[in-house]
Amino acid sequence: MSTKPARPTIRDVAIRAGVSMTTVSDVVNSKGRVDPATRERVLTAVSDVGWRPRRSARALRSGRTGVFAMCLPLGHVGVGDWLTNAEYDMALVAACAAATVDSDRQLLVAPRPTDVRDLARLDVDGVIIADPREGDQALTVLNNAGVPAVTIDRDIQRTDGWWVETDNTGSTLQVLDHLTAQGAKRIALVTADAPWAWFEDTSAAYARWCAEHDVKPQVRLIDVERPRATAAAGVRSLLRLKNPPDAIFAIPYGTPLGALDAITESGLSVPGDLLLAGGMDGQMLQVSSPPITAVDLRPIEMARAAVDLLARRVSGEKAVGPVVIQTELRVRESTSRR
Amino acid sequence: MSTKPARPTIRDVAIRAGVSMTTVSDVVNSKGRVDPATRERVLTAVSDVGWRPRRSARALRSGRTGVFAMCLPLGHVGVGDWLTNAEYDMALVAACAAATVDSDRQLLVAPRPTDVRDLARLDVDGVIIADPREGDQALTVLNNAGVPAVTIDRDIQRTDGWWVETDNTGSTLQVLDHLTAQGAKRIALVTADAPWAWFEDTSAAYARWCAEHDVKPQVRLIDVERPRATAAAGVRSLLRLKNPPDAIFAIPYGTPLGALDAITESGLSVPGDLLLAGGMDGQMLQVSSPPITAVDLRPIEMARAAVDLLARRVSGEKAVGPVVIQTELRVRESTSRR
DNA sequence: TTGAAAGCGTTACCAT
DNA sequence: ATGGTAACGCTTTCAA
Repeated sequence: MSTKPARPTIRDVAIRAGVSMTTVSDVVNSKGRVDPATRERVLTAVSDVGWRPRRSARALRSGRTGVFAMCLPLGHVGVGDWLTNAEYDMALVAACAAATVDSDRQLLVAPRPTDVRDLARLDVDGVIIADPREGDQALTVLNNAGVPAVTIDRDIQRTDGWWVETDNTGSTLQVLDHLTAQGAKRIALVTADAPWAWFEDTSAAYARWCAEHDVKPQVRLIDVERPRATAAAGVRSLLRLKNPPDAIFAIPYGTPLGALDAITESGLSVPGDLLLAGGMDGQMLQVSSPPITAVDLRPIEMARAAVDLLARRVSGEKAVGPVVIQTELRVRESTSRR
Repeated sequence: MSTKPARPTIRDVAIRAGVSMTTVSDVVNSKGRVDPATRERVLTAVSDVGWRPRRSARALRSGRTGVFAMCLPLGHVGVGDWLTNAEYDMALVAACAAATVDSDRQLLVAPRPTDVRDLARLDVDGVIIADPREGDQALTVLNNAGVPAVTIDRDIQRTDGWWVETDNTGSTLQVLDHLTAQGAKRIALVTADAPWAWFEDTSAAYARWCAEHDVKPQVRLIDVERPRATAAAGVRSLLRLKNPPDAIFAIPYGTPLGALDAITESGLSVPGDLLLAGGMDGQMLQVSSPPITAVDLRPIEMARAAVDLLARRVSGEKAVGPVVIQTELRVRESTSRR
């Protein structure tokens, strides 16, 4: 009279197939020790009763949750201006999700754990921290708790080797060489003075390149809260120089548009009078007039590499140093002279 | 000699505090039956031994995983053109994550389950499907398996009431009234002929409004694979009419830019000769020249409402019909006549 | 106010 | 090739 609408367990499957729970377990875990015929019967029983594994039971038994967490940079909830772009972050999330699923895991999206209380809510095998800030507190918390973590982009205070990063130096040199090849003699840099590896590496590479090419470095720093407006201001001041630049490399997202604003209002044109390149590609640079050459930071490759690296760290491997992803320069009209 | 580096359990806490496991459990779950002094001792022991709950053990015992999954529309991995925008999706994800954490749950990001095999990997209390397609297969799969689900946006084949949606009709009327108030007499609609509630509701509201205001409807349909280019083509054909429109409402993301392309190349100006409004706000519309008036679809509110609704469905409440979120019109230069 | 013990679904180990 | 059973960490029930 009283039915049993409870979710089926391997016990139900075992009874249905006339085998033991062990055998069912072996079948669904592809342990090779079962007779093909038995295997067939079990599989049929599985779909007959509609059994799905209970991840929590597996996790309890095996000590592995099969879950990675991803902690995104900031809120994204009510951002006004843009230093980074949502396409990049969305690509990170989507690619991480895809990669974790490929390795039969699941991806949790969570706020950064700032103390032990947060950690309590985060019972996972490992954590991916995107865009860590200098000496990121989340990392400290995780390390103290013994939770394996990797970061996407380098925390400039860290040296443990557990991160993936883009080849910022290489991409900077590539841009500078490209601009030079298109005829630029005096390339200025628009960037931010903030403790992220992206900015530090870029600035360092620029300085070195200038020294090696006997070019006078011209740098303008923006306010990360208002990239477009402050970039425009910086470029305006550059254009007022006796010897103004003939090319601009603007790193933070949003700054190439600010540079374009300043150039246009000076009555100059891109790429006619100045060349312009951006440090981070995105829709806005593709649809501007003219479309702006920019560095593709390859979020998808970064994400896949991060999942892969975390899987290795979780399984106890030793660190072999950071994974470096090569960027790709998307050349567009803003740097194309004919 | 042999240490025990294993992760502490409530047993360790209990021993340390000199109480039973039951008492520890009661303390950490805020069941009110423990003596304050005992409680204090237990809490101290918890932080002394560095105990964190094992979600899987709790889940196994209680039958609730405490996890919601979110399934995003598509790949986001290598999209070329844009019918929707990453900012919107990113806001959905971030807000869902925040809301699930607020209710002491966790948010999984996963691909849509297309069959039972996918479901096996998705052992969660409930699922949020963003942007369902007509008769979304994922919903069928979930329903068959008895997994509670809600959608963000309405699946036009569904009537169960378990979804949140924007007030598409209201927002359309608001835009049309706004354009009229700014002097428009002949408003054309650029939209897509695709089975999403967003398009269907908008078209219906437009048709009804035209009928009621004795205006001849002018609609151009775009190809969802190439919104910008096909919108431009559509608007070009509108401008060639004997009696061309003096305002355009372009719904899918990307189409307002296409409209602007066509208008500009005809030597006309916005908002001088034509008014232009977009159906979905985003960065590209904010930075275009001129900035384009658009509907803020309020992804953050949608996400929070979805989490809330799913929590209710999971806890066995009856459906009370969809949750409707009011949109907000972001008025900008493209529709501002002085 | 507190404790002992059963049991959640699964897998690992040891038998057969 | 297959089965029995203990154990994973926790909450719940029942008893004290």
